[in-house]
Amino acid sequence: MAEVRSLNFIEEIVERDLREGKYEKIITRFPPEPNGYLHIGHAKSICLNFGLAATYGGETNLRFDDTNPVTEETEYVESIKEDIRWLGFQWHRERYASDYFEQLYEFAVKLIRKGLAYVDDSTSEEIAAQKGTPTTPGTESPYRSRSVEENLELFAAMRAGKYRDGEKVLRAKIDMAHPNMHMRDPIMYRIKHAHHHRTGDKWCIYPMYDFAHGQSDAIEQITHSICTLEFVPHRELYDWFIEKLEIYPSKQYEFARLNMNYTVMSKRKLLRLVNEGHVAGWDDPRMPTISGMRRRGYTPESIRDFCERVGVARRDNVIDVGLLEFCVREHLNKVAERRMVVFDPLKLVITNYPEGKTEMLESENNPEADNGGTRPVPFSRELYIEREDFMENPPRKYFRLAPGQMVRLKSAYIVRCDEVIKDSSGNVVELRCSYLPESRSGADTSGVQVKGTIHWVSIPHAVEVEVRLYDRLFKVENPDEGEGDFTDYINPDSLTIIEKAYGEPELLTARTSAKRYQFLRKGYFCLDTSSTDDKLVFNRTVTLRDTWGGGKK
RNA sequence: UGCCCGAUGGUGUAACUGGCAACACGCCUGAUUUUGAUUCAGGAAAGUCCAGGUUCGAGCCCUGGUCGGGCAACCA
Repeated sequence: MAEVRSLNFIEEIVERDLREGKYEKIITRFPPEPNGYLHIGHAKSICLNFGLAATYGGETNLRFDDTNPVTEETEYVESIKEDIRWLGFQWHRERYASDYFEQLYEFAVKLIRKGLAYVDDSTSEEIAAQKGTPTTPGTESPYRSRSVEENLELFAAMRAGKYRDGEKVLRAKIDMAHPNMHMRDPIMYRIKHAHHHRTGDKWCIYPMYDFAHGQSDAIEQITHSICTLEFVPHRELYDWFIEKLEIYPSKQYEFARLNMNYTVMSKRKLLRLVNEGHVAGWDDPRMPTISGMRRRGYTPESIRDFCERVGVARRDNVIDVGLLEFCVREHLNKVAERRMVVFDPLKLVITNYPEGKTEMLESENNPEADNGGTRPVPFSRELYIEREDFMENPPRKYFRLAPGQMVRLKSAYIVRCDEVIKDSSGNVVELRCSYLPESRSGADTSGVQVKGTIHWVSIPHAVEVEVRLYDRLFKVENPDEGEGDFTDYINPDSLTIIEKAYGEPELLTARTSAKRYQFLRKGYFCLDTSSTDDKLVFNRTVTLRDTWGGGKK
């Protein structure tokens, strides 16, 4: 009996609609505005919309909500498409709200003819004043009672470019005293003499979101139009337009957007991080953008898994970034090949090992994989180990190297630290050790048991690589709520670059294999896109789980 | 002072629609381990915002509160 995952509230609605024969198949849509890059919050929406269509045998359209030419660009369209594809989803139709401009215009004319829309000459300040406040009713515009003929003429003139930006708008005629602010004669069209990324200079009037989104849904016969909670008050207007226009009755459903601690999620703030140079770009590995996470080494599988785990509901939520990290680790643990890389080298010389000798040892690529295979790792008399894997005065349960103590060198031999060499100022510069020849990995007859195993790299065979370590972008859980600006809380240590780390020679194949790795005991890494043949750069996707208290009580 | 949402362990979701609160992350213990990883076993942690009501029985229904969030861009 397979475990049945309980349905989220939207799946329940869909199943009921299907069961009752309301629809033969469902059609959803993902409607980004091309004014920024997609982030992990969008991923949740993408997984929801595309996931619904996939599990219930429907279709999902990709529709760009491009009704504001001043903020939208083709660059964003391209990045959005790339991100969706990378996440593993395929849209049915690629559409743009701008594809429907002509039809939307006709819709507006229809409303004017029905006496349900009018051209208003009020300034934006006047309109704002007319709106009233949430607790006090609004007042009617002096232009509200223009005749249908006059409105028709004026609206046509607006389209024809007879007026300047802001001179006139087209408003729906509903109710200025409506308790729902969105129903107080909302603006349908505004004048913007701006170049549009798709329609060029064809139009100088552009529909507002409320007069474009639901209508586009209807045109595409979207059955379930899923959006986030902030659009709940818009639903009444969404339904009003559909009813008055007598078009396909798409239904809007709202869910709670994804929030995550230690980061910001609004496009406006992400744009500021980019523009003000706090990060290197939209795809900076510290960004919660899809492109940033991709560059950081996250896998599509892990992001989809994450979106599945966070669930879909209607209450505000803040997801612990730890859950995201768990999801990548779980996936990468199964697929990443293991490699040894020393970040902070300490020289270790094996005094009883022949000078000039090189031994090729075999090491498992991935103990979690059935056929992971092995790779050769060169071993010699002089090695680098991690400086933190040695302590002159170790705490009680320190399993690593210390004077007189033994450790296993991963996939190699057991060594004992015999002597500590220091420089004139007392810094440890070298460890003189002896190895147990009968303790070779896989052929250990020494009978010696050690608690610790550490990674290492043979000095003469080591390859130098750059390693970039990332920490959370913000120092506090919620950068939005503190005093001052959210940028005040940026973590100054969110990026640590180790220009010279020493890796085993097998790493040289990274350029052509483009694999993801687990650097033993260090975390999961992937090759950064800035790598060249001369210089390999690795990004740390996430550390390994660490439950060791570091020796402290 | 209006309208609209929401409220279940630290976090996020469940609870077959009224039948003695479950799963995951995190945390703690122990076992295994040539990664202090993984894996495995076990544990702590909410009595479901509050007060009434309906009912044999309420996290689910009703009423009234409380608390949190949203709504007054020619943004989406």
